Amino acid sequence: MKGIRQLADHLDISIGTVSRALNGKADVNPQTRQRVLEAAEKLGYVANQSGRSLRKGSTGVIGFMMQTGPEITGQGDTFFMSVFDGVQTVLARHSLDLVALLCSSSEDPDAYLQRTVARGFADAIILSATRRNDARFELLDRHKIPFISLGRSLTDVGQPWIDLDFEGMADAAMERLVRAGHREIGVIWPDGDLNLGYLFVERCRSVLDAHGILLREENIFRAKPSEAGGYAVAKEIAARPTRPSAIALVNETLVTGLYKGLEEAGIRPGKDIVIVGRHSPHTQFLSPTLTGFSLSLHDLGIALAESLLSAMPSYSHAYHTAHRTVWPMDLVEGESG
Amino acid sequence: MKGIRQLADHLDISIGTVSRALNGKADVNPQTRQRVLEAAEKLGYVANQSGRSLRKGSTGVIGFMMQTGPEITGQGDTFFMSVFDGVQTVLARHSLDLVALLCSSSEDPDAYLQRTVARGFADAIILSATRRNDARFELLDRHKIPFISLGRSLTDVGQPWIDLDFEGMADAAMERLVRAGHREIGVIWPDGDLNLGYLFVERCRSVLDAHGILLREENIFRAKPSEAGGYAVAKEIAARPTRPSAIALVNETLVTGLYKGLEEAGIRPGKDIVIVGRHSPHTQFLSPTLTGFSLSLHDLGIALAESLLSAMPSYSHAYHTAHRTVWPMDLVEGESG
DNA sequence: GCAACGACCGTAAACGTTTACGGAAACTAT
DNA sequence: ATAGTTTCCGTAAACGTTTACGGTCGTTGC
Repeated sequence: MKGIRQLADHLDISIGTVSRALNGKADVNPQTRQRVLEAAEKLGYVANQSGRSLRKGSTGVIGFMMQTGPEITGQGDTFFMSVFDGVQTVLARHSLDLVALLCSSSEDPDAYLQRTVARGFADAIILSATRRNDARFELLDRHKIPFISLGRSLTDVGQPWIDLDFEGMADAAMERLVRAGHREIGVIWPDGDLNLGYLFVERCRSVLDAHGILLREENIFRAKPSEAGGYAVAKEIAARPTRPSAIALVNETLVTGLYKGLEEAGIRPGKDIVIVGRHSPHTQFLSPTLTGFSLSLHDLGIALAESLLSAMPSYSHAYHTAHRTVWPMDLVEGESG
Repeated sequence: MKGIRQLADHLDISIGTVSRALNGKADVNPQTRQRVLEAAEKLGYVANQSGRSLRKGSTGVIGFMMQTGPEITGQGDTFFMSVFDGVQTVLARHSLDLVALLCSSSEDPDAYLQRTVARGFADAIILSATRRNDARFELLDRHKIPFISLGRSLTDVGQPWIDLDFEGMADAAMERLVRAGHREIGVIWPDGDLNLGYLFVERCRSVLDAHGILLREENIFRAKPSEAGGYAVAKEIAARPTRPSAIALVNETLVTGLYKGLEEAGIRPGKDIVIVGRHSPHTQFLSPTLTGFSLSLHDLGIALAESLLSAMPSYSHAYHTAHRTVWPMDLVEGESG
């Protein structure tokens, strides 16, 4: 089946009527519509994407931008896959499709985004891995492309965002550690310019301040947001003459390497050093079990999609969700702290 | 910048010339071309995707189909992200873009693929998570869409594929275990209809057969390809009156849960039970370290892309790669076996 | 019996590109 | 100077849709 032309010829009606029938327009005989629908189904006709979006000016595609490469943005495992699934449950209601826009590690993210939005590839965009200052926000704003970011940034063009509650996480983690008697506390700051690192570390610092505790510079460990990064931190800690009695971190991927490195140095997590982190499918099967924060990624995806739709003129009527949401997380106690 | 029309008006040339200049056609004055290129750059003009692909009949987009949801096909996110990155290094040479086609867990994969190819979304497709019998192969063949699959299937329409050497993995693992004196050997068969499970388990069986060892039915453990799946297997093993002395598995995500479940039961991996698996960024930081097979995902991605291109008429001249490749893996020794 | 109306459908323009074609200069060879 | 050739560029058709517009026919109301 090539196009609507063939389908129309086959049915001996005009392409206009066929199109109206398929798109659920009013001005078409129910019986005719039925015939068209059946024939389309039987012949496997689906409207050509290019023709359709050229005429309509919209594509029906939502893009989720992410960077590829061995070191992703500090999320591990099935983080994105779960979020996607949540997003899709909402988009499906409007026959919108989700695709992942994959920016290669060798390409500049800003340039990549520029290119894809100028091409008119997607009607709206979901951004992740937001940086401290993120030019992508301004770019999308300039192009008037609806978008939402999973993550805040200092750059603010008034777009909606949803971000994990890293500050609440810092609050809860620090309070907990202080209450348990810790005074020498370390935090891991994920490398790169991701905004969440600033949010987390700054808040940790101020909470500790309020307790009259100093977050010492040498207790702020910079690390690649990966297993290897966690391992490197562990080695660094082990090499110290004196070390923090507790450590807090925000990237779930770090934990595995951190555990390993500490154990190799004879420092037992949960016993010789307390660890508070983020949960993932992986972390709940580590030994000792992790004390960390968890959330429903599926629900997060749903919220992302709903907020995005409410920023899109054609769909906003159906949604009036919060413009910006700080997504709460639950502290799940484990053996590590 | 709206379209080529505006750009042409701005330069006071015809749109035909502008298009030719942008697309590197021969019939255009170098000086004119220069002007066009500069103006396009300055005004941020990029050809509209829909118009372009409507006219050309091709989109310049390669789709990588994958299923979303918390339980993906036994690979973690980082698996695909690394492969993507390899694919992109090749595609970039031809200004082809890679996008991930995300099939929701609530949608039938065959129907999803049918829909997206009929729309003409991508010029070619990379398939993953190949099933024992996979209708998607026939569908793409029927539509004459070039594609390659990461994984074999009983369904064969002559398309290229690349698959990890699960049989070689079975050979090496079984030989190693037998040589170490194991006679009661268990294997984990990932749930679902993925073809790799059949390949691996059948080969394990026949290798053991050749040594006069029986792969007992109760030693074939079915498990969801996830951490939780591994944990469940561990519990099952622990509940046995007699248990295998070694266990081999193919999904890297299983290991974490397996370790945890065994340890909870007082069965020490590498000491009380030998484990051979697959490496991932995670597994090298487990304790005890895993004995398992590893490969370069980036290179795998490169090979995938090259084989795919050689199946695409417009690019095949530049590539003559092997039609089908069984991708070798290296056994990296660890403490678990 | 006539006007008015509604239900349904066909026609054609438009979306933004690319490219085959032809034509106008400028140049070369005789 | 003329014919032939090359270089460059403009024109217009085509890709597959959607949709505004108008037309035909049958029905209704008087």
